[in-house]
Amino acid sequence: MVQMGSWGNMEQGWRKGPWTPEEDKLLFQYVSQNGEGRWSSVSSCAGLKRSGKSCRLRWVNYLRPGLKKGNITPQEEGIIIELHALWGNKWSTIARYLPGRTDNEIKNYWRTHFKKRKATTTPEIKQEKRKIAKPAEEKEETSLQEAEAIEKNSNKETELVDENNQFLPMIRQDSISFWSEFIPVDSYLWNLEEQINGCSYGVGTLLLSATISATKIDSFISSSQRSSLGMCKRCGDLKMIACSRCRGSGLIEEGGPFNLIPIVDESKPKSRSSSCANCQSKGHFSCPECSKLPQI
DNA sequence: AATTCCAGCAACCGCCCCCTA
DNA sequence: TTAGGGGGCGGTTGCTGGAAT
Repeated sequence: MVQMGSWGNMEQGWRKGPWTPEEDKLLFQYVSQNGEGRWSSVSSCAGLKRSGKSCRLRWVNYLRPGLKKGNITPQEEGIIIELHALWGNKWSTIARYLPGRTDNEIKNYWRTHFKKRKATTTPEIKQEKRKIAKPAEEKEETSLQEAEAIEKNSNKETELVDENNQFLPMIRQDSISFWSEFIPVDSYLWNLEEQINGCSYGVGTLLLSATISATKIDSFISSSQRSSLGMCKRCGDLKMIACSRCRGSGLIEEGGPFNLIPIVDESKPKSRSSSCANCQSKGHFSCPECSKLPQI
């Protein structure tokens, strides 16, 4: 069921391409006064020669108040990685957990920072490609294939081992699966749960792999001790966790706002807790939305 | 200095789902 | 029950500016 007509088509003479400041102004004024929705009538009412679809997109991705400008922060990056591992290319769903970021922005970020990373082009490949590209008329199918073959082989190396091991949980998800001794991770690995008005927040990194081997857990932690999400076990919502004392939030990783501290506990030998690097508050996390604090 | 390459991003396209008449 | 419109989503394209050659 395709109804491009309802959104407008070229026969109706819709303008396309980059938006001008004047168009932005018109759209902003109209939506500010009349609210979102009814996009198909926006163009006629606001005096824009843009399709409703184009208007909606411009508003959602650029004009809407509260949009964050600037680079994706490491915390946001962590969330993107985790949620993408969880849900795949559900950009709009992922965007819901990144206030001020749009699905388009996240999608673009993923494509440029992670998809490309996987297909890292080495200097050798670049050299080869340049050789091929120059002179253009000498482009031969065989040379192209050679270059592609080089790139393909190179990717075999980069696919599994990221330069900083930063994204190991995502990239090596398949290698986790062969471990034989499966134990639910969040049930014993992290000791971060706090009861907050009936909601308890655990830590989210390992949500991407529901189970993990106890025998491999230390090496896994050492290469991937990062997280920024907590999951409410009552409503299932993922939230960024925050320190209940100083309100700092961010990744749980070495050097981040939260540190990992091994807990000496014979009953839970692998258990760990977190402390806030700012105030040293240990294992206290609260809902960043309602700011309800756990009892200390 | 000129040319080519490439990353980043805005915008478009086509498909799908939901709601309503 | 169903067709059509409105809106949303994910994939893709094309432009731009800076880096590399």
